[in-house]
Amino acid sequence: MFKALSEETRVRIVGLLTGGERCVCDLVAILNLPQSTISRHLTILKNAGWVASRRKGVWMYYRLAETKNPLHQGLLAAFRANLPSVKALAADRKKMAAYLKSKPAAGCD
Amino acid sequence: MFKALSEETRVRIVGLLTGGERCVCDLVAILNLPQSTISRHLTILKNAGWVASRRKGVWMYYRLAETKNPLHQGLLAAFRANLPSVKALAADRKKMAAYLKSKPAAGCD
DNA sequence: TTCTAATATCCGGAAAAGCGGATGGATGCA
DNA sequence: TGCATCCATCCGCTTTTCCGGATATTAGAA
Repeated sequence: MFKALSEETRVRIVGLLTGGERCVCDLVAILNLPQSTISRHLTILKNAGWVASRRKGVWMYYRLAETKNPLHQGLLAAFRANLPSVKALAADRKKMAAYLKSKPAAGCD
Repeated sequence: MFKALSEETRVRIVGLLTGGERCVCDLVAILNLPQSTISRHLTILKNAGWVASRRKGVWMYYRLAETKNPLHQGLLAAFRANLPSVKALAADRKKMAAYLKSKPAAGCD
């Protein structure tokens, strides 16, 4: 559960997902890392219960997962409340905002 | 910050410290691991800001650290609220309770 | 069915983290 | 000052994790 958050890229992903559901291609574009790397991190987050996924056509959308584990709920609440103002993640949020505006031209709907 | 919690022993230490301040020898007794291992983990937790220490004579007492980082505060609150009921940590708590009773005979005050 | 695009998994090598005995430093007491 | 105890750090070794190109899988469109 904590091990899944022990890697910077995975925390960045969780940070981005506090902004809502995103597909893998979005994350690849923002994080600027190989697709295989992003996908591997998403699998780890999913196995740990931090995120859930939904298929829509060819695209997989990932979001923060709902859970019944009280500790997990508490931590998620802390994330939703505080991650959006963490400085270290500001660049990602900014990039995502710009990306979302130009998205219709970019690809996945 | 999260990396420091990515190791089971360190989570167990945080779990034990939700019960209050403990000295290194207490933790060595409960966790049944070499002193150097415990000390190394404590250093990591301290550098990450999760715990603080206080010297009393020859003994070093460790406790959960107070912090002004909002995210950190939120996570810590979730720990204090929920770790005490996490099953995986029950054995440690039980052992600590028994240990504390017999402590006057055991050593550090 | 065939092709294309999005995503997941595989795999060999590199990097990081963990381990614990040995050692060193600090403190209190005689 | 000498000694004993508690704790922190060092160091060689083992284990785990990460990386990313290559490959496999899946869904939709032609």
